[in-house]
Amino acid sequence: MVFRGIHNINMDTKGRLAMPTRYRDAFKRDDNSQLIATVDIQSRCLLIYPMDSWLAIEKKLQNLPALNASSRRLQRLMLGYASELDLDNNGRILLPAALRDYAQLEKKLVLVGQGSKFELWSESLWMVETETAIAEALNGDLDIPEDLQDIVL
Amino acid sequence: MVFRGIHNINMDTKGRLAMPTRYRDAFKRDDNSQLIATVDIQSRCLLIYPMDSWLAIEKKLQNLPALNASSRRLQRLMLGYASELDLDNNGRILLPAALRDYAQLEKKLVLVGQGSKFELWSESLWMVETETAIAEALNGDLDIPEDLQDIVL
DNA sequence: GGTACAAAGTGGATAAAAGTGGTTTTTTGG
DNA sequence: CCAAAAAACCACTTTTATCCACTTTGTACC
Repeated sequence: MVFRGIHNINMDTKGRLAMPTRYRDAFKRDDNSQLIATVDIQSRCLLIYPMDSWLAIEKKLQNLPALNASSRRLQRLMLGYASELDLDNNGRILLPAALRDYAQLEKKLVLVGQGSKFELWSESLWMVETETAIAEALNGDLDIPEDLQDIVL
Repeated sequence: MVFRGIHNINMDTKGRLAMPTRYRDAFKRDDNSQLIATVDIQSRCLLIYPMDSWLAIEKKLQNLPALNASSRRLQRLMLGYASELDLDNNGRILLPAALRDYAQLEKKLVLVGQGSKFELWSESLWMVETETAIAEALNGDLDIPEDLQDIVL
């Protein structure tokens, strides 16, 4: 299943948020196809993976060298924050407080489909992020890596 | 069993702390599947292993070259501090004072799932650690291994 | 365009589980 | 054999998960 599109979602005071209905069937609790949320290390947002995609990433993380300081940090954050999420009867997930804090989530959130995963942003940070990206692109300040240049958009 | 997620835990005045309930069954006393806690030599935190994982590590430590000063130190610390932990009837473990001191643990702790083991931090040191890691990542100072970049992208 | 029906969103109540602190019993060491 | 410390036990408090009901939004048909 491919995730696309921008979804504006409200989180309630308990940290619950409703997943878009079109994806709910895919994330039923009993099928071992739950969701895993963790932190993005490059932005103040969360990443939400279906379990099977996550397991592949987790495996790679665990094989990083144990004595390398920045590997340890990467593991610590991505594995450390990784939390299993279950849908309740109304199709909502409950986000652990630690994850909410990391991404500075309040009521208004933006869930962004990214193919094999979702990104979850606080609405205000998301707006800053998009504004910055657009401005950079228009100025030509966005440096696109060599091997991406010949991609046809 | 894979350990994931951030767990905020309070330690009481006797040094007892409740393990997250979802893991308790795996650490019952009678099954020879208790826990071993020891010190992390790279950070001021503790490492908590299930017994079977620990035995493998212990073996590796014992096989380190006996004449090398830094492997002697590694052995001394990790083997020396290693303590068996039992769950009481309420699912709590009692941390030996020596370990508490090493990691500067006070009331508020953070237990961090790291796949095959846990890390246990004082809340204040944990916050410093995450802030540092995030800053590193945002600056691009954190070198992310090649094969992870593909997936994370 | 309006009404009715259906689907999704939202908030709260409650029963069960987990957290917490203290007291009693057992063990250990002098 | 006694005292101190540690472990086990017990009871109370707080939190969390699940369930339920209401509200709002969307849709289809008249």
